[in-house]
Amino acid sequence: MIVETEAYSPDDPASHAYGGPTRRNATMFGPPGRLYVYRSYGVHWCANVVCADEGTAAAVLLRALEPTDGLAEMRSRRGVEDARLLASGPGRLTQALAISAEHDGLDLGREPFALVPPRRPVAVLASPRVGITRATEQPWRYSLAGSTFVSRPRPRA
DNA sequence: GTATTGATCTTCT
DNA sequence: GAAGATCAATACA
Repeated sequence: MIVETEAYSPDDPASHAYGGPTRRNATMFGPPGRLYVYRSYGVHWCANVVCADEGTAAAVLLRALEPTDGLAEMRSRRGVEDARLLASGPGRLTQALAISAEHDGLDLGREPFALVPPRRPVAVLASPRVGITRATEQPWRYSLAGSTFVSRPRPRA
């Protein structure tokens, strides 16, 4: 279950797509509903959902998951026991799901992926984005209210 | 508990 | 040559 995301818009100085297409961000300029995967700090993979229509680069970075299934697999990939550490952070999330460059550009509506909306409305908190230096005033980080699986600032209770 | 730093890919200057 | 949508290990309080 996705519990934390961040939005990146086409005219967003903090977005990879700001300043036009490059080899890395090409997927962001493609059709929506696909997965955009990039290398972060030379070490980690980060996964985004492409949102805008083709030619308009907007995406949502997946920052944290609450593991609900496949816990054993995630633990073995991550090498940690604590469920909160399995996918609370962009790099951890991709490692837990075994997402890497080979998944870049894949359709999230097809196997092995599936995106399922929540059954009922959920409470979401908006806050400043994490780990960026530009356009930090945009409160485009969205987290599930009360979730203990969110990365960084821990929600109280 | 907080602070600092290494890893080393991709892009931009 | 420097910085970045990061994490984990280490050092310190």
